[in-house]
Amino acid sequence: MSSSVQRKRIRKDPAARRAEIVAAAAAVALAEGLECVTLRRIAEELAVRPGLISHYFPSVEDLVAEAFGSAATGELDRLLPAGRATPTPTEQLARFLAHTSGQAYDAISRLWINARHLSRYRPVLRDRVAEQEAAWRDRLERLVQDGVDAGEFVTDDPVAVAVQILVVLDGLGVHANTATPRRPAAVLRMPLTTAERELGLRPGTLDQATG
Amino acid sequence: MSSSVQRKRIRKDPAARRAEIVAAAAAVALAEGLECVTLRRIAEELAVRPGLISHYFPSVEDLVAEAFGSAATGELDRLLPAGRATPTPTEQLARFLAHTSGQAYDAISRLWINARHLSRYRPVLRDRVAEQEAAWRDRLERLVQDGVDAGEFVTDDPVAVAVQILVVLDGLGVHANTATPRRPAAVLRMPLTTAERELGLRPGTLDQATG
DNA sequence: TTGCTTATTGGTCGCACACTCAATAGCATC
DNA sequence: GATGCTATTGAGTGTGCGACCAATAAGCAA
Repeated sequence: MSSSVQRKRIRKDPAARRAEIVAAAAAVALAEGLECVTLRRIAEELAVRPGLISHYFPSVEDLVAEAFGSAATGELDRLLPAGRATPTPTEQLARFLAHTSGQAYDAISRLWINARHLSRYRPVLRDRVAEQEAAWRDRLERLVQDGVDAGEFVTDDPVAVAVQILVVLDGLGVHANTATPRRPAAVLRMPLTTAERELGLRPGTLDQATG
Repeated sequence: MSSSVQRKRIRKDPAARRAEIVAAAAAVALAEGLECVTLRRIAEELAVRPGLISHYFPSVEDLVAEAFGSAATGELDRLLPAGRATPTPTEQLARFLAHTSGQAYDAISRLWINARHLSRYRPVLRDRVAEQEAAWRDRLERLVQDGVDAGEFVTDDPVAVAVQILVVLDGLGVHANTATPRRPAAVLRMPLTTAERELGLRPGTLDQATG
């Protein structure tokens, strides 16, 4: 009758427990925001006591940074798989740009806004954000370089192209938390337009029917 | 000798006091962030008791929204004065774009990131952000329209141009809280490039020597 | 000067947070 | 089955927050 007063302790391997904590924190960060990554919240998620989270992360700031890093890495791998995938660079880029539009991407946009703002007050997170920015840029740059090597893209500065595309995506993503008024088609197409222009592609090349 | 134990009450006109509170809150929001706009912090700023702030703003969320609105309006008026100023639209645009680069603009970028993130949790602020976005867009659109009327710019969709410029500025501004690696020149010039391209201006037209 | 309105104070309450640490109990090892 | 290591708990500390409200005094009007 009484609610589980006596909690059964489950003793786990430290490495596994730590991974479990980070995974839970990443999920909370993605769904509810980095400020919801608190000792109590994550402990509740895993049905353990807050003190245990403190045991693995003496400073909660480290956990927050870890949560962001884990979530961002996961999303990057989903959007731009690292290993040279089967499709051509053009197809990969089209797929990436298709995925970075629409509501499905809002959660990731929210996470980035969240992290970039919180970086103002949390040095550890700030470093992690810089690390992830580099990772995203490098991944996209690599794709551009692959396309150039394959003769599909034309540019003499893959880094500049990658950064320009990311700047446009960031600019469009900042509204993820606010009701955005209907935007002109030219604005919605900015990522595609930018990529096609900077890579010497015929307009429309990057549109794709299949998600 | 004893620290001012007995505080002299200064009774002010409600409208004036309210304005004073909003001004202090806007200053704190700009300098330290919207989460530092607390009853205690603003009260300390004005050398009054927290209860007084509550008296004027029964819900602190309203004060936060007001602080953002006040700060954002102030910055907009500084960057893009409303009344048709003396200089030509081209000069005004060049001046605006010059001011929206460099560290001087970082504080404003920080404020926008802050507000957009906090909007996730604060409905009142969210509405205020939408309002300010519209104000900035309209102000820039008006400038574009003036340029078209004056025969300096060429476009058939001033709104789309204005939004595209703002998207690029937002995209560049998101790094205001993080140490940004040196960016390629092409990236730094994105606002200028975008404006010149969309307005049918010769490349370089919007560069300006004088700040 | 007296009185009145109300701006302002001072104190309190409850909540959520991070962090600390001695006590406890799971579980592998012997 | 007994033992020892340590993962895990439970309880407590201190801070800062928004919100609430009765008491007070500033300054205007009579």
